[in-house]
Amino acid sequence: MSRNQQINEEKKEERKKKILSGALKLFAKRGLVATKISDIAQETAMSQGLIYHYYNSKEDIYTELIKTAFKKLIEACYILEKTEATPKGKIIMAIEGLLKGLTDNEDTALYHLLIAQATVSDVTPNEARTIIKEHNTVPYDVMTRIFEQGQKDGTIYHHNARELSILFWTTINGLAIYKSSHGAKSFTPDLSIITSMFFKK
Amino acid sequence: MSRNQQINEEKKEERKKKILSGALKLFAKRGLVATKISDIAQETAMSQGLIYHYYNSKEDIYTELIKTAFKKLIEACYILEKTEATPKGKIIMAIEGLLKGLTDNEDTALYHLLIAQATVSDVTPNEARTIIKEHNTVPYDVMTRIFEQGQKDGTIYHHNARELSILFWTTINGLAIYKSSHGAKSFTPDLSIITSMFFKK
DNA sequence: GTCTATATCCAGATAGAC
DNA sequence: GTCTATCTGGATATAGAC
Repeated sequence: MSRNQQINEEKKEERKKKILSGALKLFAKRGLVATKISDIAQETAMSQGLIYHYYNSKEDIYTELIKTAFKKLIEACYILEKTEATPKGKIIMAIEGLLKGLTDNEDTALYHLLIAQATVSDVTPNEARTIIKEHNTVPYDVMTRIFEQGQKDGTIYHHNARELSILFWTTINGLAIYKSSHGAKSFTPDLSIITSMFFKK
Repeated sequence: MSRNQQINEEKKEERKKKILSGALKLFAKRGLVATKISDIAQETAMSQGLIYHYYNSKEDIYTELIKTAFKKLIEACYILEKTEATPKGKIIMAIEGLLKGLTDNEDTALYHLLIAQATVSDVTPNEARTIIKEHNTVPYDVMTRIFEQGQKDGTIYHHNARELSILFWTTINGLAIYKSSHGAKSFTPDLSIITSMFFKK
């Protein structure tokens, strides 16, 4: 690829990112169907036709966002699992990291909301649905393993580890959704309240 | 009103209930815009035109459901508050009742999901938005008061009571959303795990 | 009350000029 | 690459027969 081609490629990627970023806000808050291409065009200060220069359809943009959402989430999960720390330490890091993301970065809550919506909705495009099916269990699996290890070393309550994991993620999810409507800075719960669900005293 | 008129009124109410019940499932799972009147017609085995005999618009049906959702929720809150029980007892009853509703009654999770969606979305019709604004704080207020009382009698941790209340509801909400996609019977967390966020040991 | 047929509108996607 | 104009399909809501 020539030098110019490469610059153009980068410009193109920039534009695509801009579209995705505008679309994320809209999709998360309105859902796939209620978000119009004209909304995305307006949000990104492009013409309607130009959007189609970068993406073939509205559903493509949506699916791309779902891909990114899981990529970020799963990457964070694996990093967490590989960290040098006790299970209890990992759980604290997970909650801290997630709460920090939800308060400091507007997009974090939107990504959570997007995944929640896409998982629940039955108008989710097939390609996105497939991605969800393939990746959705990873965060649950990772947290289940960490809880199991914490039960072995005696720091975590002996409930079913899978259920603890589900409760962990549903709690985070509930918070993310609350923050999506009340604002990222609206409120951040005390770390110790959430951990008290899992840690022995 | 004559006897016949009264019977007709009842029949009419029956039909309206049937529409609402079908629409609840669809709205909760697809959102307002993605749900077509033809979907509701199919779900309730009526013709498309007939729906308009009972409701003036799709948004009217939606708004009616939001009204019902809050009516049920707020009524339960007030009953809880008036019950003869200690604050701790009330919190246990609340969680038990909510979990039971979420597992035994399909509609419960759907109502929670509907409220969550309508609160977050910015395509929610104005009338529905007004209802939310007027009623949304009630459940938070009621639980805040109960937590405060529990702090006075020494059974509840001394975190900010409002924040405990928000955490309480976001946790329930997260669970409701999980159940909406994984099925009402998919999993029910142990009562004691959730209460451990709030109760001193 | 219930249905079918249809007017009307609007959104997704495309075509083609620049 | 970017825009404007337009085609096309589909959804809301209405009209009118039964």
